Amino acid sequence: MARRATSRDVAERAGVSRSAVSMVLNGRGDGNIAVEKQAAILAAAAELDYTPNSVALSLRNQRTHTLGVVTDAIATTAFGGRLLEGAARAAEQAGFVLVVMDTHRDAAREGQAYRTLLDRRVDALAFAAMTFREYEVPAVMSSVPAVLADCVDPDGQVLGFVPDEVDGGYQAARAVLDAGHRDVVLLAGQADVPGEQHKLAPGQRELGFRRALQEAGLPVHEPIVAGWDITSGYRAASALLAGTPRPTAVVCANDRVALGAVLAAGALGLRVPADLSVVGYDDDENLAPFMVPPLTTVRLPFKEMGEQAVRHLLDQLTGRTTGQAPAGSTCTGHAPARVLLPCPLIARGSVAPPAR
Amino acid sequence: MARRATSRDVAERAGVSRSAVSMVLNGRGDGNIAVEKQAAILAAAAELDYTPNSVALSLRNQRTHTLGVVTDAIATTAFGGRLLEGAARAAEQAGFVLVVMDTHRDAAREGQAYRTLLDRRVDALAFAAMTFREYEVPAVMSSVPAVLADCVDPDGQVLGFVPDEVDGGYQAARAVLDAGHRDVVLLAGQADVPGEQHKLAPGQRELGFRRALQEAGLPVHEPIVAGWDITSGYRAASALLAGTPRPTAVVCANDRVALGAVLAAGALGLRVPADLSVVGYDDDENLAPFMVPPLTTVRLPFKEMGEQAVRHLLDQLTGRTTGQAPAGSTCTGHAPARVLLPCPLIARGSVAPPAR
DNA sequence: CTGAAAGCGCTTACAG
DNA sequence: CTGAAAGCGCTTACAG
Repeated sequence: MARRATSRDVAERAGVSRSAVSMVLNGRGDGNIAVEKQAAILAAAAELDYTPNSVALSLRNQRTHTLGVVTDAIATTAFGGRLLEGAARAAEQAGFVLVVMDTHRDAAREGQAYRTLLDRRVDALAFAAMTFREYEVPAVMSSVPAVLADCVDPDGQVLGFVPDEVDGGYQAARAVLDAGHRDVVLLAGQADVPGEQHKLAPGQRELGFRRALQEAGLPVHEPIVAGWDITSGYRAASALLAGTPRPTAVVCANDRVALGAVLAAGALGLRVPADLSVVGYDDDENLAPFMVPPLTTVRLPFKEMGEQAVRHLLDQLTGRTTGQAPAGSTCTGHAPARVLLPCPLIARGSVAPPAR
Repeated sequence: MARRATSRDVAERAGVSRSAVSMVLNGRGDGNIAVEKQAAILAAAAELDYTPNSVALSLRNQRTHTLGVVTDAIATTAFGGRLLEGAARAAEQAGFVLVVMDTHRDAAREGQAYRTLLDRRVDALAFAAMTFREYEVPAVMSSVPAVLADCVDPDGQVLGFVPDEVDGGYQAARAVLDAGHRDVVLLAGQADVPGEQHKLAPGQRELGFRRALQEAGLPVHEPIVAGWDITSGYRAASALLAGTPRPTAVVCANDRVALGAVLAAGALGLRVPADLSVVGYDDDENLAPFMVPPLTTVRLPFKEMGEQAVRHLLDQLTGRTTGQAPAGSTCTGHAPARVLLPCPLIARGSVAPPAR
């Protein structure tokens, strides 16, 4: 618990002023400080294991090199972890650090979180949603540069980095269409779950799904609203597969629903993918690669959302606010400002050509 | 992006000195400052929406009210999220904030993480492991109060809050024993996975498992080392259930292995729990409650590890380092210092009395 | 080329 | 009862 060395310690040891220490250690020594003094300063700093106190630096420079991110329960899910991981990595590369505060979907805690972060003088603010939705940006957020991840500002004031869910739905459908299926059903998740925000994903995915079928000149079966968990998938698929005519492929709301469908197929003596092709959504790292057979699914760009949101913030902070637009298809204007990030298909073993 | 008010602004508006503002806002006004001045200060502070600058406070008080936590990939898993959630909540209640840095199991980044955190003058440090194991505490960690979560210091210098895995294994076995099973097999996970640290859990769980069977006067079948994922569980269970005599219950390494076992049972025409009882481990919130049937499992105390580790740090910081030991069964001495946290059984539908 | 001074926003002794 | 001063650890003009 020894006291850390300060610039004064270094100055004394090197026999110079603190100003000189500061100059040299910040690379502005040449032309200002005699070479032998520079050497002495560097040596003293090394011996003392000196490193500037970030707190003092923050006060002096009015910059904390800290990004505040508030989330609704995102820090407690594996997907949220991916987003945070991308964000943290991008921040780290620029010498920034993240302080994330989870509100557990509690509006009261949200205001508190922004307050705490602003009191600590974070340089910028991000809000990351657990599930793709609209987010009413609180006024307090705009007191510093701000950005959204996995949600959009309906007023279009704050830029949001979000998944291209229409494309995701399209990709999922194409996976089975390309394998030759002509009879495919969408096992969708509901947009509104009690106690949760209205989800934007289901509608958009269905749009993409329909588009793919239409392009292929196929009739579109009315989607079945199954749900979001294993049991829901099991129930919906059981009913669907017991009927006739039976589809040869199902595209599911997420990997858990897909697992339910696989379970239901098994219970009915159907083999996946021989008798039934199944496509998931999410690419759940603990589930999809380890299912039997491994699940073909669509990956959500969580890491990318985190990365790009942070990069956007960093750009604003370093003054590059004007200039090139972020990667992905931006769409500003009066409508919600957003950057769409691709949802790639991850092909594995649960899709095969139909038997007939 | 307006400039935030400072104590000087408040002082000017209230017509007093900054010292007075500080006193009053810190509750030390009575007896020091005239009541009418106190009122003026409070009013001015409210009008200006004044809140002290945390950075200045940190520099002045030599306290950042920030806890640094470094993790190995824990921030990117749902379980890690639970630990962090518990930690964040405990910190928040005391007016502290967490800065977590994930090393992705990269030793080089670990040193860098501690360095960054210490430069930022965190008041204390925690290390949280992704999976229960030993952790060689780096010297740099002891420059401030430190604690471990989900891992133990082999030198016993730094206290670790860890799951009572022996008890967990015991609980899992008791779940089926109490239902009347006498022929139960342990589908264990391997302690050593290539590229990962040696896991402490498997050995301890097996110990608990054996103890329960012995207490019940039952012979202990040699555990089968299945693995940690769905596929592993599926394979091991398929082989096991195809043989004779067939066990009436399996206790699994985790919920994913349990799912694999359920899948394997289904493929063989066996019903769970009628023909086979299955117990998982982890209480994976996306899996266990939604399996068909819902899975009986053992919960790991992630949230508790996070909570108690932070409380321990907070106690040290507020000087309550002497006095009462933390909750749970402490065991210090020369051996690794640790606090064991209980792993409760979560009874659901996958266990029933054996058919015969 | 180099050091003394001022100031970032606070709080705590210390005079008055 | 109240205000001026010092100082936390830095850096940036500014004199010399």
